[in-house]
Amino acid sequence: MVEVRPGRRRTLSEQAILDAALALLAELGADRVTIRGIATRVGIAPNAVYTYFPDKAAVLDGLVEQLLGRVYDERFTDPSVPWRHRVHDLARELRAELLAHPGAVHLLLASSLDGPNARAVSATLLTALADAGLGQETAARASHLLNVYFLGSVALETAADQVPWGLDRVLDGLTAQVSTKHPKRRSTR
Amino acid sequence: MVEVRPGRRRTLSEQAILDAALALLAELGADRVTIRGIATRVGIAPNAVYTYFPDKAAVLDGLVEQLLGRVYDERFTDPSVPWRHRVHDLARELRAELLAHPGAVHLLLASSLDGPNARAVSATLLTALADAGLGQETAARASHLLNVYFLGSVALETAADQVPWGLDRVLDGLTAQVSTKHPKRRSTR
DNA sequence: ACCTGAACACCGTTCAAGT
DNA sequence: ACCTGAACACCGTTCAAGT
Repeated sequence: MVEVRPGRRRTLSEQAILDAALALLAELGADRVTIRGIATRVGIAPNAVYTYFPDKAAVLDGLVEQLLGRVYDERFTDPSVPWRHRVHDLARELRAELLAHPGAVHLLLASSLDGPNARAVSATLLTALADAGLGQETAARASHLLNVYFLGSVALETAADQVPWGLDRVLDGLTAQVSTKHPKRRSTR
Repeated sequence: MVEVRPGRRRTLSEQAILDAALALLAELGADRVTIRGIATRVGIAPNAVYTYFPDKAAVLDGLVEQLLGRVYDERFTDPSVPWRHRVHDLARELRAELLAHPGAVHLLLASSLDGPNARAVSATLLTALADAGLGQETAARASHLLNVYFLGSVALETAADQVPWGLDRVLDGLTAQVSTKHPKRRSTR
């Protein structure tokens, strides 16, 4: 019933392609996630991949989304933990995820970061920054600034102990903004 | 006298290779700076490039140095201009240079940034940060943080008017550091 | 619709040989 | 030393054909 003639109906899925791509990224690095490598891993001919994605760029876009989907966690939005702590947690998590996949940062930096999961991460940051007392537009700018810092520091292989330091400098610069404008507005949570 | 038998003596130079690579980068983008493209442009067989550089990575390293060598300017080290102004000038110059060469940022982000010109840029930043009142170790960390911001913002295609804003936040965070430790230490120059 | 085989137009790099 | 021609082991992508 569910069985169909082989070669006729779909034997794979977009997800299977992305899983293979992510596995290649983790095991062999970014320069080895190739259409042909993916095809071999899932057991089809190279050009059959084009049944699932229009081109390699689309596969890489999906891969970026896949990666960002893995960093989401409830504790990043838990209003009972101080906003600064939340941002640090998110930074640490994202860094760990990116370091586990060699070359992944460069994929993110080259991508448009406009998928659902990318927006989810941005939304998480926006909430934290609103809790820090930043206005809507300022929070949007600040969120982008934090993305720049997160991805840039991983790409430039910033040492683990230097990441929180730099992050605190950036956050200091952002909160200095609010304290001069709106003194004593919800500052820790 | 100076003439030598063709095919015997060196007809080109490392510089000629790098000039061709830079031209390809500016005209066609990063994915088109290929060994074969360079060879065609300078008029030799592809494998003859390996006479000048051990592999493609070495060519790209040289290319990065080439690019960084172009951003140097005396005004970045002029002690009569306020340190914050100097940092902004350097950021604007570097951004313009990188935007003129599509994909160049990703080359920098992937490189080790340990060549002479990369160190020169870092030294320029270190001087400005020392003038801001930061101690030696803090200035080193801060210099790296600024590199992260510069390259990250270009890679993530940060809008021109948002770059100085983010830069000021970062600089605010860095100077907040010194003002709490050493009140009223040379703050503008 | 999904798949295959074959081909096209590329890559970086190596090797043997010429001057 | 510097160069060429030919080759190797790859790429992404397209096309015609099969089910």
